[in-house]
Amino acid sequence: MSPRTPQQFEEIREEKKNLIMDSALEHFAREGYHATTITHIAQHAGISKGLMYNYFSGKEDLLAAIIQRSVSEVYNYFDIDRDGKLSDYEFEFFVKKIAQILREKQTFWRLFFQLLMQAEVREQLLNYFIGASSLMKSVNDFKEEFFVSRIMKIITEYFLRKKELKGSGYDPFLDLNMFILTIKGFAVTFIYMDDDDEDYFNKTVNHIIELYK
Amino acid sequence: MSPRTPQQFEEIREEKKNLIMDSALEHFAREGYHATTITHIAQHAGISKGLMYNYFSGKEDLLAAIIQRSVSEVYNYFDIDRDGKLSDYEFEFFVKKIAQILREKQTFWRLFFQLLMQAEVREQLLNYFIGASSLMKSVNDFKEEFFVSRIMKIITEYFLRKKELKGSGYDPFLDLNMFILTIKGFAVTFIYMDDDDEDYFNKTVNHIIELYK
Amino acid sequence: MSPRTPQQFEEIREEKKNLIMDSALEHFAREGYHATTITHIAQHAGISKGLMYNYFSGKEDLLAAIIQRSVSEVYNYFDIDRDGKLSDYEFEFFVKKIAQILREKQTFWRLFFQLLMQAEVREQLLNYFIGASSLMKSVNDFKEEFFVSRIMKIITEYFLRKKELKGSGYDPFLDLNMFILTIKGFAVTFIYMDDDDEDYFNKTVNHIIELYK
Amino acid sequence: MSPRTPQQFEEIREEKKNLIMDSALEHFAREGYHATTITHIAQHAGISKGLMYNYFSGKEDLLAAIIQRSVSEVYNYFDIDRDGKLSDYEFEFFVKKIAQILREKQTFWRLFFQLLMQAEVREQLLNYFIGASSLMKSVNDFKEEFFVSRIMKIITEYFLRKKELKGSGYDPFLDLNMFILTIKGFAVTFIYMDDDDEDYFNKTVNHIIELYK
DNA sequence: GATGAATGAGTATTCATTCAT
DNA sequence: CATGAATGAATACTCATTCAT
Repeated sequence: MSPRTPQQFEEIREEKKNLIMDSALEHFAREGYHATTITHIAQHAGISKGLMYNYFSGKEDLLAAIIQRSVSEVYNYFDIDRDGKLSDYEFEFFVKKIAQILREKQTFWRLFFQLLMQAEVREQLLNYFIGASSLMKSVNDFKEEFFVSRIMKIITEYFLRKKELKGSGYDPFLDLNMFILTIKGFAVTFIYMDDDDEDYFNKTVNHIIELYK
Repeated sequence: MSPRTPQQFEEIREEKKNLIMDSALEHFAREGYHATTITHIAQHAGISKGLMYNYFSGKEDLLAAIIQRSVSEVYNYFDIDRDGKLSDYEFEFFVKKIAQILREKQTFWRLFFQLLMQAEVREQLLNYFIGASSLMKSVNDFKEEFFVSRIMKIITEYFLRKKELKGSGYDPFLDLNMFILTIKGFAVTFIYMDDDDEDYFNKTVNHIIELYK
Repeated sequence: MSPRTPQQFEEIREEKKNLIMDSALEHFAREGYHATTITHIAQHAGISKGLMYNYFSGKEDLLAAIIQRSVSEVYNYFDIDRDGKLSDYEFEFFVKKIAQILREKQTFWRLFFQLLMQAEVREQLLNYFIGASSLMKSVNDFKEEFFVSRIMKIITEYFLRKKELKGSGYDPFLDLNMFILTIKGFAVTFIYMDDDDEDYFNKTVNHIIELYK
Repeated sequence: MSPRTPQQFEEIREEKKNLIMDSALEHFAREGYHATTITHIAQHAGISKGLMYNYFSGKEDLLAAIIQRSVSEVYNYFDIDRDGKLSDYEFEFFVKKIAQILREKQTFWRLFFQLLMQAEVREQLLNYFIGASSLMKSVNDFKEEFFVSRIMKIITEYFLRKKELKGSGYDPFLDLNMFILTIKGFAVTFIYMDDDDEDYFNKTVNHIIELYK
């Protein structure tokens, strides 16, 4: 009889938001952003369309929220702020981390790849995030930040150090690019693999590590 | 002004169809199939909406026609029905062929990847083709046919033969999968690269050949 | 902390109701009845949407309550039920009264004019009041009652008496209508004047009195 | 069988646009801008909702188009670019012109007054016009231009010249303001009068002319 | 009393497709 | 062949109102 406390309301909100985002992510990843209807998202989440607009200002906002949520999760994953250098052991750990995150958030990565491949959506999102916040939150910023600056610096350094061992015939930048290309191929292969063949997955990961460590 | 022969009419029709398909492909690849409107396609092609329906029965049919056109082109490209065996030299030729086709039809491959990544569209197309024709013409069929049967057989045999040379420590299937994965990574990398850095492109192709020949 | 008496409860209720009505009036007058949302009214009043429904049965009821409140105030203002005749002095007093009430309740009059100008709302209100009460409380009734019967009788008589002084060339009904028309023009002018120029206001009032006394 | 010429299309467009605007004006004036639904406008015009969007980009655009159309008509009405001075005869003509235009475009003026009285809509329109064009096209610009500069200059001069005749006891600015106030009262009175009493209307116009000539 | 999550009927808007000319 | 006006079904979104707590 007594009214809900602000905390209770907050909990309900958080829970429902995640419920809606989960439903939306699934649809976005499967049917694509444009082909997905709010009605389907709401039905699948078991709520009314109206409620969705109570939590998100629209379809675009919903997409943005999904990305942000995952971006946070990814950041938490790669929280390796040690000395900024990768030993062989750490390189192995790093590749396995990537593999793990691709596998655990498979649905999200399906969506993310799709978005990266659509110039239109990319721009929409960019506008959205630039308008809404100065933090690095957009797909593009994320891409930049994630692949280019933080991680890339560490990786680049790792390959440069290999040169000292391998000698003058070794081109560290070619090897680096091949490594990235391989990771992309790995991602595309396993993100869209419906049946989870763990053995095959691990075998491939280990082989990549062998090739580039 | 002598009246046109039926053949001339046919040629004009083919030209117009290609014009429309080119316009549509550009939009589909850039904005995605669902986000692209018939109006935009027609405007960009410089014709009326009505005329589009004179050539294609609808948006879906237009998409199907684009894919078929490219499928034919791909088939023509890989018309290597010799002895079914790949020498080292032929392997090199084969990889270069793939690279070349990815580059020349970049826009189409952008669309194709997008479609592959959307379960929904995949199914729609499948239904369409199954309903409309008994030939193997769908994206899926194409995928099957292209990667699995014809080409894959040749490639598989190529890697199996390598085993004879490399000895028992060599796992031909792992190597094969790594090769395919690398090709995928290569495709994803260069299909979505906006500026055409020919040097970098060729360097990468040659390196892949080195790795797997 | 002695428990509140029923009367105290009643006072609190009245206060809250007035708070809500004030908030609503401001929004209605500024954005229009239809463009104003319950959410905004509640937020502006610092209460929850739910509570609003504790005090008013709905948006329409809220509007009606606002009008009734002001109607009462207007009635109290013009409580001149003496002999029913207007001396020159009383006429002056009467015009000044009108001016004063227009100025003091500017926001309400903005809303009122808006409503008068929308046939739709007018009818809605009419239905509401007729359905809810047998008293003459609606905008229309108020209009009727205020301008036509009570006050109008007195004013009409005032202008008719002027004929006795002015002679046969004088058309009392034309003069009466011109007076009303002038009052309307005065109202429209000052209700929608954002800056309150008291001097100009008074000068105009006095001039109107001069013209029609 | 032969296709329509561009001229024919243009004619159809122009006709339909006016049809839709007429229907919309009627509803806007009667029910108010916000309370009017696109569905009603379309139904009343006997067309589909979709078609409305073929001609106007939205509800707001439709409103803007209606205003612009009327603004043009008003400008054509008051095309008195003579010496910029008003003789007594011309003053009479001028007032009659105003009366005529109020009467002929009664529905539009109902809408226009409504808009002027809603700060919210006023701002929306302002933004719309400022964004769309640098010409003086907005309600506000129109108001400014119409009442303040062009016409007002001529009128002001007219009243200033009267001072020379009437002597030092005469306050031309007070008289001017009273004239404007009277015109407003006249407008409000007759715009919202449902039955067209021509006699009463003319009598009032003539009386106003008498008072201020 | 008080809250705000939840609903659903209603509204603006979009767009593939049809069809008269 | 060719046009674009016209349609209508579908879609995103809004908001007054209800109700469990």
